[in-house]
Amino acid sequence: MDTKITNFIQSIYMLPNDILEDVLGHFKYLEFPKNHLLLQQGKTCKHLWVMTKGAVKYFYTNEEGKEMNTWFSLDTQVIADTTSFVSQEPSEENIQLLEDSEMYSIEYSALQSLLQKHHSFALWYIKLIEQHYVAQIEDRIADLQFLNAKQRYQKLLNLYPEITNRISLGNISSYLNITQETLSRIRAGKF
Amino acid sequence: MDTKITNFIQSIYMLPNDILEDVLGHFKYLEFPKNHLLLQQGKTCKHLWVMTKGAVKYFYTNEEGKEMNTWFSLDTQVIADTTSFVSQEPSEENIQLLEDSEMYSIEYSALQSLLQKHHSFALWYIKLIEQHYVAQIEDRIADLQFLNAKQRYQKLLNLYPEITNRISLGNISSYLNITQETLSRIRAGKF
DNA sequence: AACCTTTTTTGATGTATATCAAAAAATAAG
DNA sequence: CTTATTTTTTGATATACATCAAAAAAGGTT
Repeated sequence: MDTKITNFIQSIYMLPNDILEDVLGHFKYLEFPKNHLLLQQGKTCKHLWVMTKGAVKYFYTNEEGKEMNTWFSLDTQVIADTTSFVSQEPSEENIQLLEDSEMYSIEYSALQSLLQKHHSFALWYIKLIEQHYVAQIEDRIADLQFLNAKQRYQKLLNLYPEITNRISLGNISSYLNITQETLSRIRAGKF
Repeated sequence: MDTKITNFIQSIYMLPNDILEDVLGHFKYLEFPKNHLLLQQGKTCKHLWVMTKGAVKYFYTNEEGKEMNTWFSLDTQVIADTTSFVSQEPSEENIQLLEDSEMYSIEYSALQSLLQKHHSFALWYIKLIEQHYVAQIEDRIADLQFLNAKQRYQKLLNLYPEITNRISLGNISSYLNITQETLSRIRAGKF
């Protein structure tokens, strides 16, 4: 079976071979084109995706119809609206591809039965949540609370040095919680 | 054994009786006075606490020596610096009691061996993380990103109507990411 | 290459919230 | 009850960033 997803799984927490086989059997390989909407605001997030190549943004549309980005993921990352996925209630945000992307998806119900079936898979999932949600998300809170616009931009550049070649300023500024004009001025060294 | 911690554990995810007994045996009951420092910046968070009564703040001290609150927990809540606890690396923040509090603590190493030992406890821990970290934390990001100072204050009041009787304005304003003066003006209806 | 569309930059002005200073009110201590 | 200490409020001014409008630059398409 495909090595990319196998490597990803085993990098989180090593599973015995027979259990790995069972888990892999529930992941489906998919390719999606740029702009494809993985999840729509108001729909329940029924899948967890492992992206092995590509880029996505998370955003929601506010009262005035303006798109506000809440998150980016580039290259190998877990993709899901965590709140909707764990509660199986409607999502408040959209997830959309910014590039042609490769994904492996697993359904919520399949994940649940694997968790019940295999103790080691439950331990795997604990590691996944710890690494992919908790750490990243707490960092984002600290950024929003303590860094100014310029510092947030520099930190993003540090994390994804090539981001400006892959994602438009409008999308980046929305994630940084500033206007496109302000980001342009930051880049021009005016602050 | 004590019913408060038992009720808390069983409210997350029901455990079989023999496993519940084993788990309870690893929780230690503790009472701490107001101002006690549960965790200090730079030290590794080696415990997870279940607070059954009391109030705590999470904060870090910035370059200028100013305390910046990142989180409050009142009454029944899980307390830990998640990032430090899951990685077992030094914490970047402090956790301090704002009232005399009752806690049940479990050590990191005891938790890890219970996770390895009992499949159902691993399922319990997954629910704990999902409910107590992910949902709350994602909500906080949305607040910081999309609400103004007044809206953040009103939302906090909504969540903890009695908070102004228990926690000082200075502590609340720091959590809301505004100055004490601004919070005072918001309360006076000046915005 | 010339045209159209999208993205990025620049300029002028406005607003939410910070900062600094000090007064008033509440709480604690003698 | 009185004094000392901490917390909260008020006022004047400053600043980071938003908004609105328009020009410039970059990409795509025929």
